[in-house]
Amino acid sequence: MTNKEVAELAGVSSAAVSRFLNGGYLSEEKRERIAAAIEQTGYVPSANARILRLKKSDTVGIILTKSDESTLSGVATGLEKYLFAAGYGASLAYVGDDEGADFNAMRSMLERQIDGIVLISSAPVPGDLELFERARVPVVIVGQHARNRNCVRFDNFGAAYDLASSLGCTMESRVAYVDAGKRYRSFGSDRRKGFLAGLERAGVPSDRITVITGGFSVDEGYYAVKKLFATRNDYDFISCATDSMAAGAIKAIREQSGSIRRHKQPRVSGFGNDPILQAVAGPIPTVRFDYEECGIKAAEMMVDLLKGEVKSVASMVLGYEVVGA
Amino acid sequence: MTNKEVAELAGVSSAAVSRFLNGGYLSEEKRERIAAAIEQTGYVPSANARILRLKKSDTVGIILTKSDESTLSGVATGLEKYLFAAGYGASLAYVGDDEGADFNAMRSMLERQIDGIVLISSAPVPGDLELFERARVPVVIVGQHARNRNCVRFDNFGAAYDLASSLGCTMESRVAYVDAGKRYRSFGSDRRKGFLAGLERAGVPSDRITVITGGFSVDEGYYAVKKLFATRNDYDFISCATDSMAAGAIKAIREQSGSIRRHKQPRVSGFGNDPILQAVAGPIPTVRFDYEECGIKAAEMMVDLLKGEVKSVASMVLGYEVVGA
DNA sequence: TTGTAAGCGTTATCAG
DNA sequence: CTGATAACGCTTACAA
Repeated sequence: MTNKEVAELAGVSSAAVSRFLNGGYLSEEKRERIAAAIEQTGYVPSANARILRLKKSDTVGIILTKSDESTLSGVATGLEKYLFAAGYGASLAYVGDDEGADFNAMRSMLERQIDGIVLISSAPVPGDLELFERARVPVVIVGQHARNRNCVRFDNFGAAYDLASSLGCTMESRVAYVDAGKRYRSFGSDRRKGFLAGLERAGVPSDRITVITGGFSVDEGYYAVKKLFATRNDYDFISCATDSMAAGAIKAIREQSGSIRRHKQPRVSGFGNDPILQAVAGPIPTVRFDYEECGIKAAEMMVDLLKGEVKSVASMVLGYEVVGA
Repeated sequence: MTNKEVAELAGVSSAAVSRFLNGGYLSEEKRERIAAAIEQTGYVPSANARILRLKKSDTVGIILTKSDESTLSGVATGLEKYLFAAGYGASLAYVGDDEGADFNAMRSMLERQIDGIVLISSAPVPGDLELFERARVPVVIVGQHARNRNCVRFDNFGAAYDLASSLGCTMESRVAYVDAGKRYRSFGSDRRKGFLAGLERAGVPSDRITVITGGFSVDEGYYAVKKLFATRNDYDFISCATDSMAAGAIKAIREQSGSIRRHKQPRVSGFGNDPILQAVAGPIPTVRFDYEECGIKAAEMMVDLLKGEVKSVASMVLGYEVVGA
């Protein structure tokens, strides 16, 4: 079903149909005839033809790199909401961690003429973005810092610092930090550094601090803490880089308490304010980020870029809330 | 950057460039010249022009309706994996529960000429799908039963039945079931009916069974159980329609045990095998579904439909695993 | 207010 | 093997 066929049925020109759809000059009479014809035929205009003609799609591509689920859906929700309200569409691609999957996704978005692209939580391989540069397509990066690029992210360092400061550690405390690993900039090094800085501020001597590395999943947190206990088990605090890891830590602690009598239960803290963890284990200290707001800010930045209202590169850092401490 | 410009640079016709891209007859010499020109210019072909010409996009649209996060990402992962391997692309839209959002998403997919559409977990409004019928675009529904439509979903009834049967309830047990509500077919009535049937089989008399309704979130589960306790608090089992609700139930029970001395802690069960819940509260009885497999099956069904190898409507029901009971 | 026609970037046909 | 060309469905000068 095309423009032309509808036009024929309504006894008008295809230009009239186009005008009907896009709000141009049109007599009331033709307007009605066209509406009827569209209704009757179930005509759906071809976005591809329109995009081809206009050389823009009014759509922004969103690449979601596998990470914490709730993060993604929150950010995506905020992004879509704002974009839609601003008259843009969104096209998502969910990429796992297969080699090259994100590159493929980015490329296919470019082929479809998206007007801008938002990369969520992916640590972009340097060469990848060249694609967009050449095509003059604005890029916004969410959740990661990137030099000379537009990005919006959370203050992971600051949040971890505040969290550590507010745990109530003293000079006598023995503290373990379960790191998410080097692969993840924001979950990983930012939080670890902030946490250690916060401990220092709280006066915990460094020889009473143990850092151990896991991944960001429940199981990885569990095994990391198991390993931790193999050496000693008199920690006052076990702080984890994510709530999932904290859940794993809690499991490890429970098993530990079962087998050996212990004096102190270590206090566990996480990062992310997972509702299930908070309900079952809580309140435990953790950090809440407003993911939806993050999506909104990213969308705002993108829309400004698209409208050409901004030239300079912006790097926005969003706040946080320490809860349960 | 277009076909033609690349052709010019390489000193060939635009047809040759097209052949280069799609693997047609081409001398080795020109092949090299074209490759060089593409490399040099950073040319990216226009998918819109191709789709316009070919009248098909080799892409399937995936509508994700807001629900449990882990469900969505699992299904989406399976779907994309299979589709990609079969030579199709995927285009996702994440729709919240705003009025009409899903309709908009579906329509915009149609406008972009997707070849098929997969609806996840949405209870489609009857009229919505008419759009696709008229356009002769195959539809696969995931997570819901739909008459005369292709769908793949889990055996929620059977899973709830088995779960109830294996909890170890007796004629003397007092059991509460926290329902997710009528709005959700699969989470809601299917699980409730299965669970009640399972209890009957286990010999629990119906006057010892209480059904109460919440939503599917942690908070809703929490409030539902709070309300439950307002009347009586001597339940042996509190079974919830989702793991999130189970987390809320656990919180409610914890608060309850704090304020009033009780003889028996009710056993809580959930649905979904959430890793955090399982680590922190577990093992508690729950049901594991293989979401990724579900995505794969749906993709398989879609690809068969697309290839025209299947005419009849298929309704696939996937299995489950009861864990922790 | 309306219609005609050109052109967006591809690919397929067809003649060389 | 190769190149010219028409057509895909739409929007928008431009002319009426």
